[in-house]
Amino acid sequence: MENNSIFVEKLRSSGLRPTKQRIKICKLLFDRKETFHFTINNLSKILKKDKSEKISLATIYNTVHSFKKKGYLKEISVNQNKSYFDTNTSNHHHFLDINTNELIDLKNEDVHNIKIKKRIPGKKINSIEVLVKIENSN
Amino acid sequence: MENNSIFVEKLRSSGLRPTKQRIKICKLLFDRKETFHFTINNLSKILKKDKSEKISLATIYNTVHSFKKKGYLKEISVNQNKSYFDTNTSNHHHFLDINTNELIDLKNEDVHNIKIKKRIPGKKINSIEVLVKIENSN
DNA sequence: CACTACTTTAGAATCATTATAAATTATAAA
DNA sequence: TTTATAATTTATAATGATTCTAAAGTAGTG
Repeated sequence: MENNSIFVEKLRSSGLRPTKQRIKICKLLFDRKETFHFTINNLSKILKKDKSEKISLATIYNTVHSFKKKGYLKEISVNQNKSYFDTNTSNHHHFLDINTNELIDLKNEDVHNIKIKKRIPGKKINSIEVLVKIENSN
Repeated sequence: MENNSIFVEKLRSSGLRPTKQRIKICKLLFDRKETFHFTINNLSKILKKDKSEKISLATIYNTVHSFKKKGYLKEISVNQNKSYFDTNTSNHHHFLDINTNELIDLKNEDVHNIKIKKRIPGKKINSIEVLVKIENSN
């Protein structure tokens, strides 16, 4: 038996039934040391490699969105018409490599001292997101 | 005769023929004091109000993209599947009101002291974009 | 085991955007 | 001014990502 019990528990305690599709996606997304940045398209391609158990595209969308709703994934705003998701849901920022379209985590403490001096009356700050676009330096 | 000569000149000097569609869009976008944030959908709706001269949706896309390519518009990355454009092409940041989806300019000097401590080998910084999400403070 | 609510699924529908190819227009040369 | 041609506009089709739908399947409870 594989070590799925953690994911099964996590899913159950989140009010999500531990289906085999969700467990498989959990393992793919969260059973790794580094944080993982992906688009639905990426994820879909990886899942397609296992031809023994196909997961429908609709399920991939459903699963990713429910994981996001439960706070296990963060959606990243990038200047494209693709949604990027990040398994690191903590408060942090990103590099975007504009040559490869790759996202790279930037720890909160790697961005020094952000202070927003302007305020909008009747509004409070929900989050501050920094996107540092990088390119080849040749 | 209206005061289109500035736009005609600007277009011509950019290598774009001053068609009546481009001039009309120029006036709408650039003949104002405040910077203007819009989506193609916004722009399309405004242009539709003048029923005497319809501009095709394809032309709106073409025009906005050529203006962007010439550096007269800046595309803003927002956590949606819509492209926002900004007539302020200078280096600056944004508030995004997550209740209304409205974008508000944030002057460069209103964001204090951004320093990125991490570097990626072989890469140089192209731009730094700060998006401050705000919400109702009740 | 049976029931119910949740989940998955394939395919259709939608929405924004881009491509296409024919008609129109701006420009420069005759 | 007319002509030639290259750029532009246009309606429509095509695409691609995402969401919707409704039927079939599955997990959890009693």
